[in-house]
Amino acid sequence: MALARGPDNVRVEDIAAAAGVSPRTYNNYFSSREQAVVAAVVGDRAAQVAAAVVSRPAEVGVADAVIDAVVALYSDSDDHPRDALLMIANSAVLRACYVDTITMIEGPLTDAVIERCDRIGRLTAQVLSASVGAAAKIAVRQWLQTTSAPPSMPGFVVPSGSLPDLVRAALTPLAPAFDAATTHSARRPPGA
Amino acid sequence: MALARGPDNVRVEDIAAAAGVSPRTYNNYFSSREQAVVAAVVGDRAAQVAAAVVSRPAEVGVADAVIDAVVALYSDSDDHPRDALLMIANSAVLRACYVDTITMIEGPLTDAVIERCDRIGRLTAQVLSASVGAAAKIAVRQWLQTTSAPPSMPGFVVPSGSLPDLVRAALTPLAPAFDAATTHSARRPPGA
DNA sequence: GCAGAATATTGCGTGCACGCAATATTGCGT
DNA sequence: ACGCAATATTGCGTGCACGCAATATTCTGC
Repeated sequence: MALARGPDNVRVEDIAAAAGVSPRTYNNYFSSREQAVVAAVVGDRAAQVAAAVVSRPAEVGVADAVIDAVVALYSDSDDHPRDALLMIANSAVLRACYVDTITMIEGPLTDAVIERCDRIGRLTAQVLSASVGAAAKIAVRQWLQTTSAPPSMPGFVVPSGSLPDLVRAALTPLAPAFDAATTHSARRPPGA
Repeated sequence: MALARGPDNVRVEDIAAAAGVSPRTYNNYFSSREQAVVAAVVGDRAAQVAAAVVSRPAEVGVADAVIDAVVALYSDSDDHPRDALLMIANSAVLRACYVDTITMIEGPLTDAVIERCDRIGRLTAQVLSASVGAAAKIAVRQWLQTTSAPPSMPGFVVPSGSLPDLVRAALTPLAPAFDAATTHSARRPPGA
């Protein structure tokens, strides 16, 4: 719908009507118009991540399990049609909203991390999950910005390069933190 | 001003008038009313962090330098008067906005990290800085939520416990990532 | 099947964020 | 000092987010 008419030509009234509810009710579920649009594109990230994390074989470490799961999230292109991503890439607000979507995986990710290694502290798991989210945000943001010439004609942003690769590169620096969290060395072994 | 009259009794018009500008101009500088209130309380975090990071002695590693700097941010209580924090803690929107403030330190922090160890990749520095931000957010959010009973009377949230300690605890799991980023082991030495 | 509770939906009213285009202001070169 | 360009400020108009309270709907125990 936003694809057909352009994101700015979709009024809240339209979305509500399409959903068969009042505009006010729509607002009970989406805190902004852009969020509704993005949600329609990405679906339920939380469920995907949960599934992805549990589907990793038990032998691999937490770090790799998490990294693979998140990378997989941005590899399956079925949920992310080219044109939809293009539209998102061309609107600053949609970009921001799309990036914020990543936050929603942090909760489930925390649970998954705790489940995979139950000796880990809750706070640590939260921090690591949030870090993963932050890293993913950076990767996606950077990817969306690829040649995002703001001044110009709509429809000129051309996301290119491998998003999965970029995501993996962004997540890799965090692997040592996961490793350290699972093998409880007090901290800072290099000197001693 | 928000302290005296309550956060909800401050209209944009008032803020603008107090600043001696038109309401529209106020909106060019603050994207929301809450942001203006919070900004008035916290001042310029970016500057503080930059100063804090450079003021660490050169001998200490990046990890400790960063952690100490961020912890220091939440130790100096001069900028964070008790009553102001109480007000923020009691409003969901203000809480969120206050937590989001942390994001503003990521840019300067990235620069500082790169400066301290120039062999580090830009992406890695960004990821680590964002992770620090994410961890700090968790700590602050958790601290603000201490006994934050939503249903009840205004002024009943009592933030307690040591925020600096909580921040440090949240940041500590990230130290190994910093260590690994500075000493370039390819990754995953435990096996080989 | 029914009363009553719990929950979801809706309308209304209020302030607000923000694009746009006009106007005021600052800064620079000569 | 002057004019010009870059930048900051302002008014206006439009949709919108959201609190609140009334209403419709679904969920229980009996």
